[in-house]
Amino acid sequence: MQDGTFSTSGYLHETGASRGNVYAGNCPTRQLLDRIGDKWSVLILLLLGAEDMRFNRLKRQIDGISQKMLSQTLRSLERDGLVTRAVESTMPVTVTYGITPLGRELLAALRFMIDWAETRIEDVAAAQVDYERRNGCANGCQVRDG
Amino acid sequence: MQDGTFSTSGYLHETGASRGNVYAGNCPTRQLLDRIGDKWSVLILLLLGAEDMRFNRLKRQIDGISQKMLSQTLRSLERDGLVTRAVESTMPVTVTYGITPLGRELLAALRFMIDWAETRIEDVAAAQVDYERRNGCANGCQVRDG
DNA sequence: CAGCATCCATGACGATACTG
DNA sequence: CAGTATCGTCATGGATGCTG
Repeated sequence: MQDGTFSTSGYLHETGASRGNVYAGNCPTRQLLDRIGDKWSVLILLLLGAEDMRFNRLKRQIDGISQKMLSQTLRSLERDGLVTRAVESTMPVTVTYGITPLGRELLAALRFMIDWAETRIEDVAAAQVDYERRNGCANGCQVRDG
Repeated sequence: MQDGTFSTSGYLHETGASRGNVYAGNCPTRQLLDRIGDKWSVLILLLLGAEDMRFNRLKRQIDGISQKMLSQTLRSLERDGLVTRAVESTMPVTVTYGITPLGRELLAALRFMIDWAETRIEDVAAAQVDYERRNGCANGCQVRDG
């Protein structure tokens, strides 16, 4: 099918960064980020990774989320084969969401990122404060010490 | 300072998902995603992880990026302590970007996600095609096989 | 070369109202 | 309960022009 490799990291690992624009937009990392880089996907994946859950349960857990976004994100994740959606024809209807093997795999990979965030996000915040201090608040106000 | 833990994954691992709205918005994962979940951060981190680079070199490598977004994203990453910015007062000025230890650490964590993307993104794409087939194209047109 | 300032389009997201 | 539909807002990001 294809006569060239577009491996994002493999590219960097093996050939060095001088082969053109591999980053044009068809790189897998970009595609993944386009799908789960949004505001809620990872959180939902995380919750469903822990246990299956119904719609309103999810909504209550995440809380900041609107039902529109929950619905939309769930649909997107389902479409991508990352979560399952099981409908029971009770009255009223009961819908249970879960995670697929593929989704669980992704979650395992994301776990490293999540762990990093938990231990290091403070350093990032600190770096930001430090940066602001050095550069004053934006371009208008500077500290007067002279 | 704080009297409770807000660990995103730890929360799920240890206590089970029933403690309220831990996902409200102060969770580390959310914060991280707010910072690097954008369109270009990860790509830039990836490139700078391979080697230091100057502005226009980065721009040429990523190619789809506008200089506004490159500038903006670099500044954001620098502010967060993830990339370095070194200015040489040559003529004209020479600015070289690199990655910090913190950034390299994050990149290492992201690598798992990237690797997953490279091996599995096709499955995701396939799942999507499959989903579209089952549900027809949107809500108006369905396959007629009966 | 390495940017900043401005304008503008898109779409992500939230709020609200309604449905089976 | 589990959504869909619609509207408005705001941030993201691209295009363009200017600067030191």
